[in-house]
Amino acid sequence: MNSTSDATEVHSVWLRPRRAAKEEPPLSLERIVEAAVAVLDEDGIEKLSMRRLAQHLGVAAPSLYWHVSTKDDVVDLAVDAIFGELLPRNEPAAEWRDEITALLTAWRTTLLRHPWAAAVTARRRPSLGPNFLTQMETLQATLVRTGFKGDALRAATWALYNHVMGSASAETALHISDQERQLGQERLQTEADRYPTLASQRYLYDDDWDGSFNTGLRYLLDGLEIQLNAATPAR
Amino acid sequence: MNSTSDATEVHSVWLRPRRAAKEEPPLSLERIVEAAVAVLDEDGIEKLSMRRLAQHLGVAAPSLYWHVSTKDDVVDLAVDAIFGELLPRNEPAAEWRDEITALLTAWRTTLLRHPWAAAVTARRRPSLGPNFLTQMETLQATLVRTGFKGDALRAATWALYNHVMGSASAETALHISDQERQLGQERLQTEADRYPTLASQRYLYDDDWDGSFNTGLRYLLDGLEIQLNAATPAR
DNA sequence: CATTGCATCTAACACTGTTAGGGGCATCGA
DNA sequence: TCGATGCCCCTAACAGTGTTAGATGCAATG
Repeated sequence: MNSTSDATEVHSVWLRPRRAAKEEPPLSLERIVEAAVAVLDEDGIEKLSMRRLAQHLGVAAPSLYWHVSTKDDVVDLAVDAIFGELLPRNEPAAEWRDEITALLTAWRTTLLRHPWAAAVTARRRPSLGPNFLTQMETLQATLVRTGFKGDALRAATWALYNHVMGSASAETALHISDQERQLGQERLQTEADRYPTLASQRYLYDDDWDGSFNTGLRYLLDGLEIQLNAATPAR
Repeated sequence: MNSTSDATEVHSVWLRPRRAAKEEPPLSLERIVEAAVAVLDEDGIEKLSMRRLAQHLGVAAPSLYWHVSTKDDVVDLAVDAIFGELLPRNEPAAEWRDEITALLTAWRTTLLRHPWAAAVTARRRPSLGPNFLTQMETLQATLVRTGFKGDALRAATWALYNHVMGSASAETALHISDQERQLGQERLQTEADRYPTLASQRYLYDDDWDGSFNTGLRYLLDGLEIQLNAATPAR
């Protein structure tokens, strides 16, 4: 019989820590979310479990449920937390295009710093957390100030949203080992008769994600500008 | 002691079916994928488990692992299967814009018919299944024929890809109960001071998804056309 | 000093993906 | 005709998941 067979089997009273060896601060929603972001950054979404998260906090798993009612809550809060890194920017640039570009670029930077975020956001409903809403408010306010309204405004908002989210999602999803991307490209080559274009262009396994994002955004903004000029012919 | 306490506890030899009562066809990769699509269509992604899938096929769960090496395989195959519904379309329309629009619209229709697909695809790396690649090949071939190449081609491909995928993903993710969308809109109203634009416009909880998709696509195509004219000034 | 109630604990449930290994059964070689 | 091979499905089990029930310590309050 082993006296210390497992950390979870210490039944002797004096060996059990009173709270913890180093008197950790008590649990709180903020600490949980902070730890969740840390775990997600380190190990990704599919390694996040309530037990691992609790262990990270020096606490038993069910204790989390006092502060949080479900695991989805934790993820939702984590997503919103990373959007909190983006300060609300009130600097109206001279050009609305520059303004939107700056906004979405910052947005994208945050998504890439936390590679799990884009995939998670794409999966569930767009978050309704305050930080995310603030970001969305800024985007749409800029569009309104530029002259968009009604259906055109909604279409523009969603198009821009999808561009940032989609590109970050695709980029992080394709961030795979060089070996695997090598394999994929080779497979395309061997079946070049079925996929002649894909094989000749290297459509997948691109490197220049920033470039694709920026020129894609330029396309979109060009299209928006046309819409803008058409809506207000007298300028 | 109950003689038939559970279907899995029938130990009596004569009660065990020789193969099955109605002589079901043997398991096969095709049948598994077909059943997976059915389960996904009915109950969504988070209700898909290997045991449920097996039950749907009148088979024990581990039997699936003879034909498939992991659950992810099943999902990947299911995703590719639904892209197989899209026939490769060889009808080159007069206008490249119409061609791309038709292609992406069909694409989008399929994604909406299987609401789980967009979310799943956004999460994992873009599928490498043959049906998906065929679709991508058609898209990019059209772009090449139109005159795109190099960086512009890649950017255009990804922008269009993100637009379809993103809009389908957002739409299916927001397809929630009227009550819940009511609640969300009300919350925006009560915090109208923080989100004045979002509250006045009803940016979220829109209904006209088709409209947003189409005008968004028009923006994008307008932008692409500008790029096209810039690249080939002598026309 | 007793009581209340917050915050955490241990145990446990139902479920997941997956593996180990057994066995029926058709096919093939001798 | 018999034995062996190998395919295909089975039962049993493992390690892990999210989550709930209920006990317990501990601080503040009457």
